[in-house]
Parts: sequence; structure tokens; C-alpha cells
Amino acid sequence: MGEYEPQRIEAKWQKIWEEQGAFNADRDPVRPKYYVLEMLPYPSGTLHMGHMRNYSIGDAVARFKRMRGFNVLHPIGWDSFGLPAENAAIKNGIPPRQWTNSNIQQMKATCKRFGFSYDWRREISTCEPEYYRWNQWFFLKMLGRGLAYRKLSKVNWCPQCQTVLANEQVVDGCCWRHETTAVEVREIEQWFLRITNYSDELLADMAELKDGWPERVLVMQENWIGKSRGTRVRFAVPDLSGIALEVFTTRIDTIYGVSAVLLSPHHPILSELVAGVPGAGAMEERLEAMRKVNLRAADLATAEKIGIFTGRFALNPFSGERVPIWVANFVLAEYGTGAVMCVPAHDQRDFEFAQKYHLPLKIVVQPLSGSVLRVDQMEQAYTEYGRSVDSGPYSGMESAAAIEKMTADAEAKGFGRAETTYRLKDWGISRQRYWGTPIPVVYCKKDGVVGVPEEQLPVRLPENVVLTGEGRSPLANVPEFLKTTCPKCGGPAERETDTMDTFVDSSWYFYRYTDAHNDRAPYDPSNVQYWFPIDQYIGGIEHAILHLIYSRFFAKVMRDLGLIQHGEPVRRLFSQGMVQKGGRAMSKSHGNVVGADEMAQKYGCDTARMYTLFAAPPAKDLEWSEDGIEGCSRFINKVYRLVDRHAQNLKNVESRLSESVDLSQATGKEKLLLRKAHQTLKRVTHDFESRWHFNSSIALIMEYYNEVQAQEPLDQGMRPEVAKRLVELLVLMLAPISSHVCEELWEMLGHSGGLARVSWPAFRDDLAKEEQFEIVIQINGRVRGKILVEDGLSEEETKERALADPRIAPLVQGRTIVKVIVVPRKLVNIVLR
RNA sequence: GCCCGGGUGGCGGAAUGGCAUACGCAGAGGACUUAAAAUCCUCAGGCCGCAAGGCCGUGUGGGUUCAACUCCCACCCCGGGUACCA
Repeated sequence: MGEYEPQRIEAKWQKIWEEQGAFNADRDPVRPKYYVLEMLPYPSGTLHMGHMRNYSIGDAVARFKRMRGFNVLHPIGWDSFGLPAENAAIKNGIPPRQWTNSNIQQMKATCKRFGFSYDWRREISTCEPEYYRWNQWFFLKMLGRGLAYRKLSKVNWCPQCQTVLANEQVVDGCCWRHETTAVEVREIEQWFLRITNYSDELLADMAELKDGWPERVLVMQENWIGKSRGTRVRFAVPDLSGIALEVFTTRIDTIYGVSAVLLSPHHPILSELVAGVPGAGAMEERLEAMRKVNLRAADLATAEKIGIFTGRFALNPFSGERVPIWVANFVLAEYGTGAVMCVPAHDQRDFEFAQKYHLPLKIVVQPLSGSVLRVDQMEQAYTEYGRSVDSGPYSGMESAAAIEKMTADAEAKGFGRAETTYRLKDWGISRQRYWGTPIPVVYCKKDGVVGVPEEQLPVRLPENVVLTGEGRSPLANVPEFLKTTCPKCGGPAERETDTMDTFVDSSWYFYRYTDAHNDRAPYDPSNVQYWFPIDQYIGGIEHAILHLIYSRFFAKVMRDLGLIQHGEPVRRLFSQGMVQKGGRAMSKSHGNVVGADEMAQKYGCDTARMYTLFAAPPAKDLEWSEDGIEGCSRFINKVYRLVDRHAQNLKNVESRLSESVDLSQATGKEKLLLRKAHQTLKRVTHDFESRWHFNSSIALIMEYYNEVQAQEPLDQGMRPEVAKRLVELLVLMLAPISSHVCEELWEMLGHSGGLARVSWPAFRDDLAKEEQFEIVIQINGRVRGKILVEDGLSEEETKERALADPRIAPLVQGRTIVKVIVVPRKLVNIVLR
């Protein structure tokens, strides 16, 4: 009799897997491919249970799919450029590369300690020149196509990080990494990628993702792109010749209801507009105060509307009406034209604004049906489509038609035009940082901005750079990097000293896995052709916008470069819930990590992995607690002892697939357990295939075990080959989850060659079928009894037996049966009056 | 504000409109042991009752239905997202 020794077993099988190259995946013309991927980690130094949950889900799926006969690609790598390495260097004087690589070493050891079934030959690290040269290569391709460009632009500057932030890295006006540090605005020459060229396509192609991606991710991306069709209309300012205000509206049909023109407090024309107006000085002060207010997103929507009358008027180009020009705090400078028309009757914000400042309310759209709107009865704006009224020649038209006609007329008369606006902005990728991909460009006095020729790639990041964390890009202080010659004229030139946003690295890394060591191209397209798209991508919801929209953009650029044929890299996406500790996402920066190594040491990785799957459904957030992990540990122990108990007797027994069991010869005990086994198999298979409720799968397998346990001794009243198969089924169903111990148990049962070559057991309907059912008898919906009936009993007969039941009959006696509902195999409900 | 999740025992959680609380944790009792650990068995939503049994019970209030954790309406609370986008 042996003892379950997780540490010994886990080390043993990890070694065997490695020696066998058990998880190496190569192109295979026979088996169907399956590409399953977890988002690559940043090498912060510690893999915690949040990571482990992500990888445990992915690994269970990878192993299951292998057992289902797929050629599974399951790779891992390191997102190894980025700020923390540089900060560590500034703080402790350790070179970023050294810090990063030692972290990778540690985390890789932890990964191996958990036995994830990765093809380690394909490991990548984005900070290596072998990888980042292809970032530079892609950049140059985009430069050549005008998709990368430089512009002087306002940027978000975090005074803490001392660097530029992407729009996406600004959260509620503060830095995403320093939640209390307000972001400042600066103007610098920056490199941008023209993601907006793909706005429409990024939006349209979401239709392809509808079945495989979580709804909320698609909604978030849709909002992020923020497409809006409308009309740009010019309002002349009669007192100031040469000045006109342009507004953007999606409801040009309401323009006869305009009560004012509203400007953003940041509108560039403001100072010109208010110059010369009495009280301009005081007004400027109030405007400045309005500009300074910085609200959190949640408060924005409920914030009080504040306006300042400019003293100027504008002319409604349709009606000729003179309307006041106001500045309003709720008008956004960055969106549309920074100015809107105020239509109190048909926009809720305008309604509230008009009420406060007593601007007139004019109804110009009436509902197509229902009660007619009246000015003195309106309590909120009517924002639906309807029929135009009091709108000059457009009165009587339905809204959609009015919008079309009025836009066309505005265009014809030269004071407006149709316009589609987007919220999505081009992607600023310049970072004034050291630890990133150098942007492969030189500046020559004679030739200007020159891309580094492809054959000179990679532009290597110089080592041994002293990092201080001050101001500009550290690379500007490295003369041997900075000074170079112009590739065109050979004259003296300087290199670009900014590096790329690390989101560039992660925008295409999953293509590199298909051909990780190619030194002539980012990848061989034929490899991508074979492995793509990614069948299943698994990661945190926090990447719903940034990473996942940038990767989609990169795929489209690659397609336009002729490198790939598809436009969408990810077929199915799964967003697992966060692992939290103390109510916050587990992360090193929050200082609340539970180390994965510690768990493996304490319980073994099979237990730790099972527990991360058992503690909650994968999509749900999980507050980490060790309470309960003992249960998984105990369960694995029990399974081990069960197998151990019977291994001697069973290991030489010819393994009879349950698929070939002859039911007619089966004993009662055999039937009972085969039934339970196949009922479990059916549901567990379904969970793996589509539902991913691994917590329920594990519970079901536990139930199955309990049933087997209850039927001990298994060597009585049961043929050995059936007993063996029943135990095997238990092991096989657990194999994707707690793989090491299952390998060991499989071996103990007399098998060689490992589980990697074993197929997932086939489900057999006739074995799972119940012969008898317990029927619940209800009276008026309350349970009053139970009877056992054989399958196939007619409804009529079931009803008879229910009514005849000795517990039921007296209750029914003397009362009127209104009706009897019979649900086959489930219940009988007798409705009495 | 709006959008998306969610609210079930002491805890994590389970349940295609059909026995609410599976599975596990923690707990109580028992067996084994000199003892402890481990293991095994039993109990376990609340209230009333010696018991048989009854009543109540899935955030709150309504509704649909023979039957509602599940569907519909209104509301409360928690979490996440967010764009006052004209």
C-alpha cells in the first residue's frame, strides 16, 4: 500500500513529460488543430493565484482537447518590456534586463512546478532583440504605408511616471498606475499609428465575433470606437463677421427647436468671441473655474449643469432665428466640434439646462402615436423619433426622412454637411522610456525623418544605461546610440530616442508562437495559415479594450500587408473572473499576492489547480481563501487510495472499454455504477465542451467517487474488467484537471505510455439511462409523497399509482380533483379544490 | 445617470419552469487510537412539535403558472464598466 506523495509524483511526471516532449505541437496533416492561449504575463517576479486560475482553465481545456484528438497548440511567453523593470533599476540599480530575466526564471520555474502543458520550445520574451526587431519591422511597414506618422500633439503626461500615457491609460483623469495622480497636458512630437483608418472595419467585423466573444467585451469595444452619424451645421455670428460656429448633431431634424448654441469651455474660439463684450474679464475667470473641474466618470452624468452666457448671438441657418451663445460645462471639447445646438424639448441635457436658465422650450417633433406633447406639460425631453412640426417646409415629415432631407439641403446651401464621427483616436505609441522597443527612425538634417532600412534591424537597445527616472527619454543620454549616420545620405544623424508602447509587443505575439525562432520574418505565413485563428483565448476582462482592440488592428494591417488571410485573430474569447484578496485584484502592485509556489509546496499543484477551478465558476470573481482547499486535497487522496486499493487486482486485467460492456449480462451493482459513471461523463463532457463550469464538473466527479466508494468492495458482485473500467473513468475525467496524479494512477492501473495518448472516454446513452424513476407526488404544488416507477410507464398509469399511494389517497379523499399534471420521470401534481 | 453582472444555509457555491440548498469547507456526535493527527460513519436551513408531522424559506413587493431561485413588472443593495458622445 502506497501513500499519496504529491511532490514525488509531480516531479516524476513533469520530468517524463519533458523528456517525451509530450506537449510539443507540430503541424499535423491528420488531426484537426486547436490553438488555446492564455494572455501572456508580465514578469513581475511572482506568479500568484490569479495567474494560476487563468492557466489552470487554459490547461484543463488544452488537455481535454488533446484527449479529444486535437493537435493542440498551447504556448506561453513573457511580456517583458515595461515600466516596472525601469523603476526597479532606478530604485535598486539593477539593470532592467537582469531584473526582468531573473523574474522570468522564477516565474518559469513556477509554471513548470504547476505542470502546465505548454510547448516550451515556442517560449518568447518580448524584450529580446529576436522578438522586438519584428516590432520595428512592422513599424517600418506601417511607416511605408502612411499608417505610422508623427505629429505635434497634446499628450497625457503623468508626472509620476514621467511619461506620456495613452488615452486608454487615463482613468478618470488620473494615471492608470497612480490613481490619485492627475494627468497633465503637454505638447510633444509623437508617433501615432493610424488605427482610425480601421474604425469602420473594427466595428463591422465584430459581427464575426458575436458568437465567440462575451457580449460585454463587444459592447465595450463598440462604445470605445463610438461611431456616430450626424450633420455638421454652421451658425453665423452676425456681430462678428468672419466668425462662425460649427455644431455637430445627430438630430438635425430638431433644429427648428434650437434655443441656444452651447460651447465647451475649452472651445478655441471663445476668447475671440467674448472679447469686447461687457464684463469679459469676470467671464474669463468663471470660464477658467469651469475648465478646472475634473469629475469622476460616475459623477459626470449626474453633475449639475452650469452655463455662462457669452453675450453673443448666432443665427439658426434654417429658421434665421437669433439665439444666444452660451458656454456649458457638459459640452465636450474633444468630441464632434466642441459645440452643440441646445434643443430643450428633444434632449434631456438641454431640457435640464433650459429649465435652469429659463431658455425657451419649443416642440418640433411629435410622437407618431399616443398623446400630443404640450410645452406646459413636459417633464422631460422627448428624444424619440416622430413627426416634425413647426419646422418650416419640413413639418409633417417623419424624423428619419427629415434628417436626410435637411442634411442634403444644408449641404446644397453650403452651411452644413453629413459627417460621421468616432470616439476612437489614433494610437500614440511614443514613450519617453528606456525599457521598450526603440522606434527605428533617424533624423537627418538633410533628409528629415528616415526609417532604418530593414536589413539594419534590429535597432538594439543599448545595455549599461544609467537610469535616473528624470524627464526625457533615457536614450537621449547615450551618445553611442543617439549618434548615427543617415541611411540615405550617409551624413550625421540622430536616432529617435523614444521607445514603443508595450501594447505593440502584445498586439501580435500570438502569431510569433507559430514560428517563434524565425530570423528572416516575424513568422512563416504558412504556419499562421495552419494554426490560426486562435480557437480559444483566455484572459482578464481588464484587457477588453486596449489589448484586444490593438491586436485586432494589427491583424488587419498584417492582412493588408499580405502576410495573413484572416482579419480577426481570435475566434473565441473567455474572460475569467479576477482573483481578489481583500476586495482588490491580486497583483504585486497591490501587495496582496498569494504566491503560487507556496500553494504548490503546501498542497501539491494538482490540489492547487483543482481548487482554483472548484472554488467558483471560472467567469466569476473569486475572493481568495484557503478554506476549502483541504477538501480538494482530501478528495485527491481518496481517489488515490481507491486506485491503490485495487491496483494489484486490476492492473493485469484486460481493460474492457465500457463502450463494449454487454448490459444484459451486467449485475445490479455494475449497472448502478455504469449508469452513474456515464451520467457523470455526459455532464462533465458537456461542461468541458461548452459550459466551462468546472466547479460543477468537479462536484459531479466527487459524487461519482462517493457512489463508487459506497459500493465497495468492488471485487464482489462485479466483473474485474468492469470494475477496472469504472475506476479508469474516474481517473480519465480528472485527468485534465489534476494531471500528475492521474498519470500516476493510470500507470498503477497497468497502463504505459501516459495519458497524452489516451482518448477521452466515449459516452454511451444506454448505459446512462435510468430504469426506474422516483416520482414526486405533489398536492397543490406541495410535496406529499414519492413513488418509484419503471421507465416507460404511461402517464395514465403513473397518475393511477400516484392516486393509489397510501399516503396520498387519504389526502385526496372527499375532495374534488380539478386536474392532475403528470411530468414523465419527474412528478405528479394533483390539483385539489 | 446609463449599460452589464450578481444577491440562495455559518462560508464557497449547485439547480433546462418540476423534491431549493448538490459538491465542498467550517461545525456537532460517534467509530478507530493510550492519546492526537489521519481515516471512516452519522447529523445538520429556520420555527413549532416528544414524535408523526406542519408552517415558513432563494434581496423586497407584486404578477403569470398546476408548479417560480428560474419567466414578467416595480423597487432595494453589492460589484464591474462607462460616453452628459449632442
